[in-house]
Amino acid sequence: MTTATTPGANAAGAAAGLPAIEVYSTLTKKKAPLVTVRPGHVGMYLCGPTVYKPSHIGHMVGPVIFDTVKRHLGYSGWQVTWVVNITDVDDKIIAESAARGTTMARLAEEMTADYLANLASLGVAGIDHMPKATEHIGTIIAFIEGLIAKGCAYASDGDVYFDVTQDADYGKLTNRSVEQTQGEGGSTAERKRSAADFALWKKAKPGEPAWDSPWGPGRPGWHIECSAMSKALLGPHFDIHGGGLDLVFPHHENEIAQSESLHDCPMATFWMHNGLMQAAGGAAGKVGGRPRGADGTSGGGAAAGGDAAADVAAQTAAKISKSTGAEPFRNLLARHRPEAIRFLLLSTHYRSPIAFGEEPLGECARAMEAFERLFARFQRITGRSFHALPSRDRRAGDAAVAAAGGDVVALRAKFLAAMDDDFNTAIAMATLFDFVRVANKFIDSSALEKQPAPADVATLTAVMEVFRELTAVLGLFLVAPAAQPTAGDDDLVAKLMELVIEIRANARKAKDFATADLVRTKLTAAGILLEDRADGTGWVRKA
RNA sequence: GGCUCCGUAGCCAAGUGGCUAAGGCAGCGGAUUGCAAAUCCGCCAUCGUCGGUUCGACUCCGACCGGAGCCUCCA
Repeated sequence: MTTATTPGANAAGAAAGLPAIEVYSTLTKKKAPLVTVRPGHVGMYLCGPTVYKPSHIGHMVGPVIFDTVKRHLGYSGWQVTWVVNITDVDDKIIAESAARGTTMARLAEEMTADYLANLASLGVAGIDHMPKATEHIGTIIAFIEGLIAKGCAYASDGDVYFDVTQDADYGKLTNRSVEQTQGEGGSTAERKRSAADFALWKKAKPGEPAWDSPWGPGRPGWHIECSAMSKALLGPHFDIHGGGLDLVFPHHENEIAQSESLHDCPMATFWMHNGLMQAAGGAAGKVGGRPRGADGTSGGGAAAGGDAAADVAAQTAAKISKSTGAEPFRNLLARHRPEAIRFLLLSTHYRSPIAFGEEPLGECARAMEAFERLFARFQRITGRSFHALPSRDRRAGDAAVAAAGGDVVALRAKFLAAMDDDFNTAIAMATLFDFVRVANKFIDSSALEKQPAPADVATLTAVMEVFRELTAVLGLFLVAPAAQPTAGDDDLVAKLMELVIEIRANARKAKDFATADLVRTKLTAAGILLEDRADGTGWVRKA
């Protein structure tokens, strides 16, 4: 295969000789060819976390998905700049730090470190910039001044608000009108001209962290940092803006309002939103979706008639969030390999909700073992480590692809077509399973484990090189599984096992199966599995 | 009440206006094995319900039922 470029591809992509890639946008509700602001370059911004508590699994979804997006685009020839912001100034951080008796800065630093460690464990490696709100206060203030100068915002008693009535197409992302929007309530409500106006700058209360501004001491509102920092790092119009589906309103709607009012150009060409984590198995305690006005504002008669229905809903899946008491991600890592978590995140289409729990994770771990058994087979046959194979990072084909045979070439094409179609990792993953089957079948049919013919070894190596290339696009199987925890007795155990296996082999040769089976049964009970293969007996620890 | 999305085999989960409706887990049958394990082969769905559009729909439209998200902080 030389190239997967489709004739009639989008102008920018085709001009640069790049494959055509379709991307879905929440704004248009359909897929469109990836045409970029600068040909061959992709600017991508993902809304990162507010760092006030340890991150949970929900915070990992976006980064893993967009890391995969970047891997695929980079592999396909684009140059990608990926920005993930850190919100390190916010009411919640202030409240939490006060409760802990520490400072906002210290808490934010601690939680940012936790977040970064979690990302690293999942193989999220492609983030180019991680701007912090507190490091861009000047940028933010300048942005707000620009909005005021254009008549899109107004100062009010130390606060600054965005005036939604000045934005003709406010609500276009989520198809809602200003009247349908309630906006922040509480004490700020009386300082706003309309309910749907939202804060760009918040006046500091006594004792709160504050920065000087033309409107007095205060701090940025929630949405403004993303508008200001994305402009600073990616420009007023960039290519992909991502985030969780729960951020579409109000966060992204308001980002669009701010940025497009100031710049008079689209903020982002594509708005990509990932589905939210659901707790699998209905174990999560759902707080409950409340009907409009059920918060004691109105007497709430007719509208809130679904108490029984709410009880039923509590038995089914519910979004994982702070309200469901999601456990810190690092606790999860104590029970599960991070690779299995990434595997699970990518096995569902990114826009769908993902059922998360012990069962699905266990299933992924088991599925990964089938892949790793193939890697071990490959290593026994060729003496080469799958993980040390060269990983081609460009999708232009080469001799190794053709040398792997027709089945592999076809699977590779299917994989790439799936990824080109709005990053369909679910189908891409399916082809990986097909891949394992093709490789195992080849090993079986050519008796590679008994008497390896050089030509067959070369073919198998070519097959595995393609496999390595594709798994790298997904960020899977990047490193060898962690060594078994054997408490430093590896050498001794290996020698003893060698002896035991030899004795058992002699017993089998003498048709003394009672002894042979006794050995195997006892070892199994001790957590060691024996496998009698064509090329000898192997063993593996199984906790 | 408003705005989105979803409902595919026992479970998870892709996908399409008409060819055999991906893949995984579980299950069943077979090959292989002394027996296992691993591996391979085969089997296992008419696509929530009811209407409509169409030569033809699981895929388009409508209604209904069920579920999720957002409308207030949330990845």
